[in-house]
Amino acid sequence: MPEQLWVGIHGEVKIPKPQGAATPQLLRRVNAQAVLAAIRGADVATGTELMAGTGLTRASVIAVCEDLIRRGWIRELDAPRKNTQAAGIPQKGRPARRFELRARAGVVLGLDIGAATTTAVVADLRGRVLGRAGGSFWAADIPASERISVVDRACRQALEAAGEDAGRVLAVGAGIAAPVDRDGNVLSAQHFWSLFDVGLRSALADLHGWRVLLENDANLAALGERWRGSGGGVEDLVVLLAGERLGAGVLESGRLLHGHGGGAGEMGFLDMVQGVGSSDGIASLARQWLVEAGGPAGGGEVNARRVFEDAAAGDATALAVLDRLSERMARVIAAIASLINPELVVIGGAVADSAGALLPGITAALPRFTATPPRVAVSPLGDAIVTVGAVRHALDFVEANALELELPAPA
Amino acid sequence: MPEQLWVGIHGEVKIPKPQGAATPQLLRRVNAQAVLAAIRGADVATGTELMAGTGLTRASVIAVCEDLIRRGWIRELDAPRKNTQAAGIPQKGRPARRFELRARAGVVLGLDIGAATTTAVVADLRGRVLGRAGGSFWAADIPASERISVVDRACRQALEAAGEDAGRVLAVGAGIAAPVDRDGNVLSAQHFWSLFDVGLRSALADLHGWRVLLENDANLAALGERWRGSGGGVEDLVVLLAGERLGAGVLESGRLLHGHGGGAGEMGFLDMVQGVGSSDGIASLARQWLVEAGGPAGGGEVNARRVFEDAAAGDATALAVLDRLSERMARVIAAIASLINPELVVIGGAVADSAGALLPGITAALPRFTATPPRVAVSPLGDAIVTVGAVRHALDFVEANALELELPAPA
DNA sequence: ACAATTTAGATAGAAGCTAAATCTATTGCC
DNA sequence: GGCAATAGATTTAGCTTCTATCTAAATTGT
Repeated sequence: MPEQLWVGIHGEVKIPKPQGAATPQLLRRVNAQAVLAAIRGADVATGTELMAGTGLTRASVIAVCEDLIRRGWIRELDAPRKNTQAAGIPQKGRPARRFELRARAGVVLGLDIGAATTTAVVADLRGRVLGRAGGSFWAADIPASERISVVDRACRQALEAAGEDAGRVLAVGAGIAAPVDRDGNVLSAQHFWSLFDVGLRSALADLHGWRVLLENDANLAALGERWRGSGGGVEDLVVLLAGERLGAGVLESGRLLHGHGGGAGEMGFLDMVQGVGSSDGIASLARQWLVEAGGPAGGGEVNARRVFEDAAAGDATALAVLDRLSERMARVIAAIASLINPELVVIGGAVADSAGALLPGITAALPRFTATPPRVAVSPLGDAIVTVGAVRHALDFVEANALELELPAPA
Repeated sequence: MPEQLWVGIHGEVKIPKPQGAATPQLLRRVNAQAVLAAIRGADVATGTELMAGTGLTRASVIAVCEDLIRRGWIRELDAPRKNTQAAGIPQKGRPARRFELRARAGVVLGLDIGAATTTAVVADLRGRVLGRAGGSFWAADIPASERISVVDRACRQALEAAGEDAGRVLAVGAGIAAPVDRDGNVLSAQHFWSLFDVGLRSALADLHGWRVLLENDANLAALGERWRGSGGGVEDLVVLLAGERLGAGVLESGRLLHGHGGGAGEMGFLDMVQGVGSSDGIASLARQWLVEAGGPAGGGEVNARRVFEDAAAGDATALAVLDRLSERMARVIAAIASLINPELVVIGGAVADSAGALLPGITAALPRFTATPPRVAVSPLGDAIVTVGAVRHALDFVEANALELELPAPA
């Protein structure tokens, strides 16, 4: 194997591009990835189960497993238990070797870097959250360096909460609310995020030796939703981050859509859609319309949560706002559904918990606007949707590069 | 090799699905495909050129070539010419073996099945058109069986014009103006095309033993445009069929978008877009608006070509219609560009020849409607764009399955 | 004419995968 | 306890690929 092509995590991990053709080395790469993913999926996996999960023959599965054991990614459970009466299933035949992911062999970081706040999550190789921390930016226009230090602080605190060391981080997935292309680069000069691209990546790489994978926040939300949300098994999925500003993440045939400059899923065209007119999100619109309607019943602060609570209590003003919201979201979803034709559209973000109240209205209105109405659901992930996706994104990278990444010493 | 999995073209060709993992047999498949594509790309290819084109080593390239020669797909040119002064380039070193596609080893059919007419094209393995024929349907609502016989007749006539036999057809690509999913099935029950799906496929399969690959016409146009149009080298491409009714074919990262039921690229949402309001195409709108403006200068028939001719001659009424068309198409393109973010949008179909006059207006108007304006071009393929794509689609299938397809005897 | 240079093909050894045959460790039954 | 049945593991032969090395056939220069 050409070792010189592969340098450790502290440098760049280069993936040789198959120019339309394939090599045996690549076989081992993708097969190791497939086996690792199959083991991750189950608590404990036997050789036969892995054969079913990967399509490989037993010989290959075992060879890959031996390799992964040697490298520290998985472990073999000893003493294939005899009397399996205890396990419930009466087991005939020779007992299977059982393999298990060494979930704590390393950790990944998942970041949700918003305009106002940043959330950092530490997760193990199975994606279980070990620690979490957040940080806010004092103002909208603070310099990039300060922004980066806020992010860095959140990462350190999350690691501390998890009791993990920075050296055990295998990869960092980071979501930002800007177009990011397929290679993880921020192109648009119009967003202040462009400063962030090189800055954040090199800062975290320099400080800790981390590999940082940038991605659009809505795209990560789509990954998260398919993994741990209502999108299980759905390969044509759109996630609509619908809080303050709308953004869409699109999975088509299981792959994220990026477009030429990473701008796929941008909602600018909503300015031109009748009955919509802007890419404002649910929370923003709820506040606007509540004020238009004369403020909340009985006075008090104007916020989106209040609108949904009042509506649940039967307040007519709030109910009218919900109707408007349902209709508007139906138009938005219909426009996307017409052009992309997903099987499922998931509404996610901070408003997801409340947005369930909109579902009946949206579902009822959809057929008026599109001939191919998708299923519509609300994300169960709440405002963790982006960090969950960021963790998945980082884990995908780690699993794809398991044979090249060197595992750190146990904590 | 598991021969029982592969039956000839007269049956179903089953492609084993890699469940996330890869096998050596698949390697040979994709490598043969890559080599074949590289040979097709050049007139004559040397081993070294194929190495560059595929990323394979010489040993593998040669092995694949020997295989392809044995199966009849390519031939080796004899006597690597010595004194290459004649060839222009003074050639040092050992002369290369030269391989050439046996372009006439078989043919493919490309069909454009429209609402009113059908066009059939016979092409060789390099995609050169050998024969062409068309047929019209007398009415819009004739029964499916009659429709199929019109298609069949066009195929036979095209073959006759090409001097080819039905037995030498390796695959048939067919474009229809309805959603077609990834597997080539027509799902929508609302379209009269749904009858066509099974009907056409089994009819042509029964009559001639052909393998029929259905695909949406705009999607085929996108394939055609990348192959032989202005989309060379562009991997994020949208083709807008803009004649009577708008339809979009989308290539993202080089792959066709289908969506859950094949509905990706449907333009129904345009009903909701301000300044657009329908998915009417350029020809249709030109006629409508010319009538609105009081008919053509000096009377005569109302048709789209006339509008463009009058505008070229300086007619104010026609110029006003062109301005309206430019603005409208700019809005359509902007909406798509926002959500999909292609590098290039190509206007194609029967109106493509004339639509060049709209380009300056569209390009100028685009930035008003989207933050990410794509390049806009007009297809050089005219109304052959769908058949060109259909040929490419069929050839893609043939090249991907070269090792399993049995070549017919030479004509 | 002859050697050096250049370019390309041919061969050998190692690594990965599959498929088929064989080996091994259990359970279940007599 | 012994033996069949069963399920998993291991071995062997055959492909396909890569890398590294060697050989072949042309041009160029003296």
